[in-house]
Order: sequence, then C-alpha cells, then structure tokens
Amino acid sequence: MARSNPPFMSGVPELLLLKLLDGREMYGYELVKAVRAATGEAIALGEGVVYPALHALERGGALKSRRRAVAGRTRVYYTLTARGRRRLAGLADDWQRIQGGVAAALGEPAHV
Amino acid sequence: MARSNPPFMSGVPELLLLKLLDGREMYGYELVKAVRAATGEAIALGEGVVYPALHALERGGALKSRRRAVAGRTRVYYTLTARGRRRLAGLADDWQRIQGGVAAALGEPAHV
DNA sequence: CCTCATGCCTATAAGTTCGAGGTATAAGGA
DNA sequence: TCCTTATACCTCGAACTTATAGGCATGAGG
Repeated sequence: MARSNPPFMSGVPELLLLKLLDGREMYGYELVKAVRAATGEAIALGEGVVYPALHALERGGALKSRRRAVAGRTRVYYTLTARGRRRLAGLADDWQRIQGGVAAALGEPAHV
Repeated sequence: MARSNPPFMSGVPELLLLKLLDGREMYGYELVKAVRAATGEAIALGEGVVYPALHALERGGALKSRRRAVAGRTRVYYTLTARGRRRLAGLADDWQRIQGGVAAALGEPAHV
C-alpha cells in the first residue's frame, strides 16, 4: 500500500512548506491545514509527510525552530533561514521550468 | 550518484510519453528527442528513463509495440491503446490539479 | 465518560528517476 | 583505413521521498 511516488508530488511538499514559511512563522499542525487552504484544497499533506519534511529541512539548515507553549500545548514554530530562502528560490525556478515544459507539451494538440 | 528524485519529476516522464504517443506512433530513441523538443528544451529524459518507462507502460497495457526495420536498423514503435488513452486522461487531470494547487500557493505573495 | 480536535512523532513500504555502462550498425571525415 | 559520431536498443544499482498507518498526550465539549 503506501503508494509512495504519487504522480507529480516529488518536491512539492518541500516547496509548499518553504513558501508558506516565507510568509510567516508557523508550526507543523498549522502547516498541515495551511497547505490545504493555500492550494485551494487541491493538495493535502498528511502529518506523516509534514513533520518529517520539516525535520529534514531543519537538518539541512533551511529552517530553524523554537518551542513555544501556547494554551497548555507545546508548539514547534519554524522560520525560514537565509539558506531556506535560497532553497525556496531554487525550487520555485525548478518548478517553473518543469511546469512550463509540461504545459508546452500538453498544449500541443494530440491526434494531429 | 544517480540523483533519483529530482524535484517535480515524478510521473512526468510517463505523462510526456503518453501525450507524445497520443499524437503519433514513435520509437524510443525518437521520443528522447521529441520530449526535449515538445517541452521547449525544458525537460530532457535520458534513454535510461525512456526505455524502462516504455516497457512498464507496455506491461501495464497502455502501449503496444511493433518492431520495424528501417534503413538497416530495427526500431520498436509504440502506439497508445484505449487503456493508455484513459491513463493519459487521468494523469493529465492529476497534473492539472497539482499544478493548480501549487500555482495558487505560489501566487500568494510572501512577506505579507 | 467518551469522543474529537489539537499537537507532536516514527517506521515501513513503495517505486521511480537518474546516471553510467553495454551492445551493435551506419555514415562521414581525416 | 581508422576513428568518431549518430543511431538504436537495453540493463543495473543507487538514491530519494512520499504515503499510510500507527502511537502518544492534552484539552474541550457533549
């Protein structure tokens, strides 16, 4: 089961998380819902995707975190680092390139 | 090192190959160059991607092949089956959904 | 009291892309 | 003649990342 390479999702979680965190500081559980909202319900990432991704991003130096206790609960807030912003810019470029390429290919009518 | 999950490429080879073959019968080596051309040089698939993908697609019943000798060389031509057309339609839908979601997320300005 | 929402986390599976490498023929230039 | 390039097919192993399912704990609401 564990469908692993769902079409077109590689790199997307990382891009979305970086993009959202570029706007403001957020915590994991919040990001799960923010992704849904920001993509117009088109993309939903489970917690099992978001948390590991955040950890990997932090390990890679793209994010830094701080724990904050709010209303009796502990939240881990993440912010973009300078490296994270560069990473975001690079990924966004990659996305534009791939997206443009696919659009060009799909645009050409079939059955010619 | 075989960078394996390059951002945003999962599912793309399959989509592109199906789309190109929806237009006309083609062979592997030809598809390698057709992908470059159709995507405006934005996406280049190596033979090590194209051939296995074609084989998998044929195993899955999306393509059927026939060998043809042309100019002293043997070419394996592929055509879409009805199942392949359905597969293409489904993948194209997935692509539109993901693409739309990412566009929505990227569209919202950062640093708000 | 029980359920749901919040909030964090891990482990395992899955499988796909990529680069490198291998074979063979034909054509063209030096 | 020899050598390089283009054509044309193929396989293999590594790397990487997502997804599902599960587990833990607290607070609020019915």
